[in-house]
Amino acid sequence: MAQQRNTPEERIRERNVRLIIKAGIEIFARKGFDGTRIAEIADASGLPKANVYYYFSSKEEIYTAIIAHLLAGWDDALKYISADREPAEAFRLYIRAKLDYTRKNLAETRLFASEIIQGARFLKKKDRQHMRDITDRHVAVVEGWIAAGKMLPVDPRHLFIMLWAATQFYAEFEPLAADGLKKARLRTEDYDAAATTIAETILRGILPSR
Amino acid sequence: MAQQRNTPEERIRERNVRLIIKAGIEIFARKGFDGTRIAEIADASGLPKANVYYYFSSKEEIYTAIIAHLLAGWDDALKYISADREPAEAFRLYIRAKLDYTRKNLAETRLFASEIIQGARFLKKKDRQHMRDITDRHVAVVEGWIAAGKMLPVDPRHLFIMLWAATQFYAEFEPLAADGLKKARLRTEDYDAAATTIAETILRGILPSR
DNA sequence: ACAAAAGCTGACCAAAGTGTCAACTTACTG
DNA sequence: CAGTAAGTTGACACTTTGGTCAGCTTTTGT
Repeated sequence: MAQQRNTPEERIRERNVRLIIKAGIEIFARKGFDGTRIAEIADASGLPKANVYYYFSSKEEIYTAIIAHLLAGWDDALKYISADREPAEAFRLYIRAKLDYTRKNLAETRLFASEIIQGARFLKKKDRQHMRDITDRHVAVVEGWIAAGKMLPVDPRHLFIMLWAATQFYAEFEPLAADGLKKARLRTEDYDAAATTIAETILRGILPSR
Repeated sequence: MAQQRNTPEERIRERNVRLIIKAGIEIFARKGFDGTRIAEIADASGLPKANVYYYFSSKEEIYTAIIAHLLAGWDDALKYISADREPAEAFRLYIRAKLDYTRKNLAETRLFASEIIQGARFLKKKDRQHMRDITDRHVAVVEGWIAAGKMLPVDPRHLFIMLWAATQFYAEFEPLAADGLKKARLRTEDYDAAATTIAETILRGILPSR
């Protein structure tokens, strides 16, 4: 019986919770918190509504579980801004990683945007503080680069907002972005072109001209 | 009785429709289409629900009326990219005007964002085409500037998306932007600083170095 | 002054929503 | 393999929602 240790009941629970969260991400992203009906999540996850309530006791509980799940995967894409890199490389990597993340996690990205637009009602204080801390650390690195003459004196906070905005836009506002590019849908190569244009433009804008 | 000519019935209708639309903008922006309850719009506009239905026959009709109203005010802020200007001036004006518009029309801006994130379900084909046409015209101007050596060869479509993203972000994601700037709320001077950072960074990124 | 048009609204429905529950089946454990 | 814990679910209770309507009041043109 040795490695039966894989908690079989946990497996069922795990699988169903995953199904519910996956369906929830899609639907919350498209409809927002108030617009989402639990029955719709149940249908999309292939479970009866009552079964959804067996795992989650309310709509809010599903939603906050999703937000937590989403923030967990966030940090990874943002680790490139560190003082031991050269600015050009750091920003290039950051921009690519961020665009890559949003492209591969469309629904999560939109859900997060939706939550913010709707007033960040369910984003925990702790989570906001965590994001602020990361920003502060990045800002400090950029200030170091500026002091070292490796970067022009650009306001680091507005710079990061600009990067955040530019890299999120394609996923969040895909219909608009596609229209702007005269395409029916965005493809990987569009994200690549975006990364190139953003990186090259911004880098020329923040690096000392040689 | 002379100048009673100001169509008195029109006045009542006008006023109430305006109240409903104003309340609708706020609530649709915060809750999205599916999340908005007509009773809430009625309360916010100080009218009984049945009175709202006297002017609009459905939720969708209110919503699309708002979208139309919003797009009408859109074009104005985007008129600065024209071939008879120098790129630097044109982009500076464009960025300022766009930020200004979003700051002064927070709810509209968020409502539009909400509509796009939710899949642009109620944005009419005609309206999307109109926006595409404007973009095409701007792209042509930029291509002219590039051909004339007044700008570096930057992909104009991605450039406009970058500008769009950067200038919308502060209004749409105010809580995030405020956190990023370490402020409780955004003020006019933050929008000014944003305009400066965006304009100066982007301009260095797209103008030939002299 | 007065009829017609416009505006107003409480009360009402059918449909859809959230959340509950008791009874059933399946899975695991000793 | 019996007993218990976990999982499943149709049916139900209660609330909210979009939308209607008949009859009321106000405004307006003449």
